[in-house]
Amino acid sequence: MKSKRQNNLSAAEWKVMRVVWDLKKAMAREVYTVAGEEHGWTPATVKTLLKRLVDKGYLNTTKVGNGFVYRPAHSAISILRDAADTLLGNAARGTTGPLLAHMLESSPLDEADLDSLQQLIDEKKKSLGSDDSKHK
Amino acid sequence: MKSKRQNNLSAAEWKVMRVVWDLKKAMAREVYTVAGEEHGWTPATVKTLLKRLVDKGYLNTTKVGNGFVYRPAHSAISILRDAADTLLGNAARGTTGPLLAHMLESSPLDEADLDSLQQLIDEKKKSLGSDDSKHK
DNA sequence: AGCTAACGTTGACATTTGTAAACGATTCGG
DNA sequence: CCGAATCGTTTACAAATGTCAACGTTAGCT
Repeated sequence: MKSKRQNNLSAAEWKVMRVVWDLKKAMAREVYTVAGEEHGWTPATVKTLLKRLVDKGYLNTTKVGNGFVYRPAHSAISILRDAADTLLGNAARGTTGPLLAHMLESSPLDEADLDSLQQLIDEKKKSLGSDDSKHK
Repeated sequence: MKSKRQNNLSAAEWKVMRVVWDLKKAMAREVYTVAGEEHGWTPATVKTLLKRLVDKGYLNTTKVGNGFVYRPAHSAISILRDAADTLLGNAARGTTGPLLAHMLESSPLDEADLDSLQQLIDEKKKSLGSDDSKHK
């Protein structure tokens, strides 16, 4: 079961996390620079967000020099999955298919990605045929 | 281009919207009942959410009897797409494929949905092979 | 050893969100 | 035609969020 993560990421916190996930690990300076530049934030703002992320358990720290090295406490994909589940849970009847279609269209995917997706679709189709849980 | 919708839906507001989208249109009573039951909200809470949704422009109203009929101002899919774009925008490098895979796996899709997705994948594969468009 | 740049912590403040009661208007059953 | 059931609006209030400055600490250069 998924550990009920009650403290969800806010919009601003997501931006910071994306930076740290991309860098794998980062020092405050790097986050100030990248995230600050990207969103027009002052270092002060980024500091607050980093602190909140640590408090919420999304970032771990290791002391180095006068500061910390920040690193993600969870993989990006696991957090993304949770967010995706929430999104899917909000999808009204009949919108799931079109939603996935849109995402597929607007995503940059490589050959390998497309292959896995193809395979998943094939499997799903197969299990649709044998699956007698379809009541139309 | 996507009209910069500054007033995003909050978690609670999404729940209410999903109910109204599913019903196509609804009177306060119905929303109290369905959404209230689903989330343990009092009618008072649902009232507040409905009002905020009207103020934010997500719901339109038509006077009927002593109250309103509420109906979505935008299609569910268009709002979902915006949310999906936000999610994809937060996806760290290399996580987009796995993210889509997860969503595909955990979504209930019918034959038609799967067919459209399959086609999209085929097209994407084609354009990957021949057309090496690296433009923006 | 002393100074300074950089870091984390605290404090701040306006806005949004979650949750709900109180109040006033209005419609419908009788 | 009158009162009860509803509905929408107003008010409330704590917690979360977005943004940032001030302050105290410390590492690293000189």
